Amino acid sequence: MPPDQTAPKPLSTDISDRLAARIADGDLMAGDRLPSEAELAAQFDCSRATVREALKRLAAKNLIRTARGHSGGAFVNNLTYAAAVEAHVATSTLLLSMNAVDFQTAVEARFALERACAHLAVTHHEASDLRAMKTAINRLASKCNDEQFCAADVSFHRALVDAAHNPILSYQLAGAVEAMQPLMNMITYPERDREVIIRLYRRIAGAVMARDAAEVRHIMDELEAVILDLFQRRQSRRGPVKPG
Amino acid sequence: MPPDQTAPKPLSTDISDRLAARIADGDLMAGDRLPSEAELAAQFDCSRATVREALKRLAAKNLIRTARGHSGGAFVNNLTYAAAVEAHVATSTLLLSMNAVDFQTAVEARFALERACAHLAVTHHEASDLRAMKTAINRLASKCNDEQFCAADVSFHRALVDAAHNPILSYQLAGAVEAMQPLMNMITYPERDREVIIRLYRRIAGAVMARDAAEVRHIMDELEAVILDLFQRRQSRRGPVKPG
DNA sequence: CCGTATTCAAATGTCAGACATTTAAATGTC
DNA sequence: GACATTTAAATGTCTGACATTTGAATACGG
Repeated sequence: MPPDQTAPKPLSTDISDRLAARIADGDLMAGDRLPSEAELAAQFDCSRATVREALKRLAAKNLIRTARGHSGGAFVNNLTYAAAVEAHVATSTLLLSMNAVDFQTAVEARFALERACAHLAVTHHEASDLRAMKTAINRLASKCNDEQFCAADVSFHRALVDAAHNPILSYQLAGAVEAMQPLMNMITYPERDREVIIRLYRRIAGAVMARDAAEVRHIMDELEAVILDLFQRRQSRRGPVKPG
Repeated sequence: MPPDQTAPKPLSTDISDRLAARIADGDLMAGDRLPSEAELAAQFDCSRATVREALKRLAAKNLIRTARGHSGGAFVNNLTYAAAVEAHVATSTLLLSMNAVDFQTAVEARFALERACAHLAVTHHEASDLRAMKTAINRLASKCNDEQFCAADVSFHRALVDAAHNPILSYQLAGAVEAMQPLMNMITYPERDREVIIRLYRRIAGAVMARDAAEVRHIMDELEAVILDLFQRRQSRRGPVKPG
């Protein structure tokens, strides 16, 4: 005899869900001010503490911001791409670290996404994008440790993403690429391999400039193979991973 | 004379940030139980209410879950792909609706991502993936209203994404594709155009089965052109959008 | 009349203590 | 040993208060 299959969700959860729904529906628009905590407490017939817990949840999701003082209160946030990217990166990073993603899967996903981006970059890029790529390549070519190399690497890929000039794509991919940086940092880049990689990057930049989509795709296939090979050589050098 | 440039963040925010950092650092692992609210209040030298507000924030970000009762408490969540996708979809949907993304940009992003996916689907797909695609196509071909057509459309694309058999990619793309559904729902699909689309889908499924990556890419270019044309015809039929 | 200082009011942020509810373990009973 | 009861620990909620911040109204002096 199941007494009450409906899991009775806490009141604070219910309140935050309802407010979130009103925001999603456009009932509460960006910039609107929510009623004060005391008013909300009266509306929902609960205490201020309960309302506050609900509001903190909305704030955590970036749906509202709160201000103190005379004309303060809770205001519906205008969700920006920058804020969404930040949250996306944080979530993706945790997701990857908690689920023990194997390197091959990560590399595969990353390159798949970047190929998509490069496709658009070929047709949409501007001069500034090429400059950004070249700056990143120069940083890669300078003497630097592995971590700096990786950071410059991210810069290059970020430039490639931005060259697509599509904010939605940038939002999606920035999350993926940045979240994978810790994984990428696991690689060590011997001098000889760095040269190979840099040469491929130069060719990518050149192909983008020449607006040759097929060539870009082809180079990225090469690049992916190089990265995977690099990782596998590192693995075999260190021997199989021992559990525990 | 700026007295205190450092914006003093509320204590509850500080606490949630610190706990979130401990989770991200792996200091608190999935499944671990946080100290009870009373203990945390003692540790941070604050009241239980303040601790609770901090915990609600973490719960909103899906970092912890709470349970009542004797051996209840706050436990570090094992972040699953499914949960992350749900959050990602919600955020992306809001982001798109709040930032008035134009249709062309959305379509461009969507097809760019799907091309990336299709590339992997060609090499990674299994028989079950092809079956899922065909099921979706059959639903598309049956008599249905625009909304049902769109839903089936999403199913097809979801099947394509899953065929890549890369969880990271699925996570990223599911968010993008599902978030764009409201935009896609804006289109009306006349009978003649449906046939065109369905024919293209059949060809995609066929090319995936034949493991012909170039052909898949080519068909998707066609498909994108068709969708854009469809939208533009609809726009011109209704005339330019009037403000207000 | 204008500019400055003071006061005020409204709102969030925090605290303390209490009670309600849930849950599993400990205990008692047959 | 199986079942019912008690109990303890934890979250969920309420109440009322005070602290702090901030813009606006007000008072004052020139």
